[in-house]
Amino acid sequence: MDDVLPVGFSSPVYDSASWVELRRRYAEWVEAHGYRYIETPVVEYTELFRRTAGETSDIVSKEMYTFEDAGGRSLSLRPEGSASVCRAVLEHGLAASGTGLKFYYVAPMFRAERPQRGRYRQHTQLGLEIFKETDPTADAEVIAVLHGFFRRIGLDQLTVHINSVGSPACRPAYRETLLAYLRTHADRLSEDSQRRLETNPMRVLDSKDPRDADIVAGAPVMIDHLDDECRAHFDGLQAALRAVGVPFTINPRLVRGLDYYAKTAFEVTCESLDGAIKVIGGGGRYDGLIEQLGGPATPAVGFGSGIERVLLALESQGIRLAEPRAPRAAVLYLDDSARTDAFALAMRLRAAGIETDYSYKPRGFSKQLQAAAKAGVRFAILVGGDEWARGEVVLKDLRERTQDALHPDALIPRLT
RNA sequence: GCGGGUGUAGCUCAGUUGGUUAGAGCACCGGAUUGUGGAUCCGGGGGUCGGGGGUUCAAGUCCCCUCAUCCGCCCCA
Repeated sequence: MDDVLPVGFSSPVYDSASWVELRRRYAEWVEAHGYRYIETPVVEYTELFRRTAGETSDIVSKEMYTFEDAGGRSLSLRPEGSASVCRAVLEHGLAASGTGLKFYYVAPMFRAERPQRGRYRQHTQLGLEIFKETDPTADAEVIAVLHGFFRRIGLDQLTVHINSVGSPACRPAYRETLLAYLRTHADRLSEDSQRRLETNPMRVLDSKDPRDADIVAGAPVMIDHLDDECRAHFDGLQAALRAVGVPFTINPRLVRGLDYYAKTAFEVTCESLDGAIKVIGGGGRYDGLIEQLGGPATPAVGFGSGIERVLLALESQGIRLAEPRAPRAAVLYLDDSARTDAFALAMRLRAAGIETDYSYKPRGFSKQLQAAAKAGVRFAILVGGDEWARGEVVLKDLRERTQDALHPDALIPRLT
């Protein structure tokens, strides 16, 4: 049977040790910044994503795994994280419980699209969200935490792109200005961009089609049409990023795929990766999202970052977060009559926190020793024979090539 | 969702104009070695040839469909 939702299990992404280490380092990093873990369901009512991401967004219109439950209600596997977190925060009354609500998650996301390198039907996002804070230092914090995490795990060649996509107060007027401009050049736009003209005109600015390049270059951009509030917020964001030493570039044509963004939008790209998968993290502010769900007006800002792409980025720069673990010890039996005793001793050592190998099936002693050496085990403990009859085991240091006999109770201090 | 490349052992791959029982290297297991090292030598287990259908006396090989994977789009992390 094949995987229903391939998750990129080919190396280097499926490197168990690095995977675990990345998650551990992320949790440690964001906990130090005051974020708390939140777990939300993998499946939600389809309505949630329709109302938040937007009916016309690609994610909702063609990329969701949607099905009916036994009661005929439409469910979807979550395609992104923010909507679920907002729903949970709203449902459990957290939005009313104070300020400074900061959550993080590490969770699988699902999108029914054509898999490629760095793009999978199931991928895992590291994410976080701050609720109820409107100050641009909150936006700057989110960006700085993401950028800082990437730097901390050793990534280089990072670019932070920021933009403001305006607010419901100033975006509609800009949208009309942009639309008017684009329509005068509509006949020269690429087919894709002519389609975007109808669905999401701001997306034309993001076009990679060379035919659109000169038209896009002359197009009006949102940051020249911000109202006073959005302008002040964008200026405040830049000042805050400078204050914490996060380098950034303003990209007036940066547009995000979901409808719910307001003011800040950002992406972090890694220049050692190619094409679309350079984007290893992105996010922004979505002040209207909780209100769209029927809750109180609740400002929010956050990001999502795909673990698989981060691991590809690390790999492209020759960075390994962790080497595969080798067991510390192996308990070997000299003959089969000592096998059960060896098993019992291995379990004692494991209970004491020492990773210990043991061969479940009968094998010759020499084979056991070979296997231990090959696995990179440091200490072999020999059970059986004359020493065992005297109540002792042989402790063998495979690296130093030394050995001595001792009582089993004296093992643990020698192994730690 | 669109266009193209590739699917043979756990991994990397070979397999002739269609022809008998599908191979190699690495890995794994066993023996040489009834109590001491990753080597060496010898031996062994492993395959719905991605899946389904078709053409044929005969299909890993040809045709169709499908699934997966890789690359490029749309779009995204």
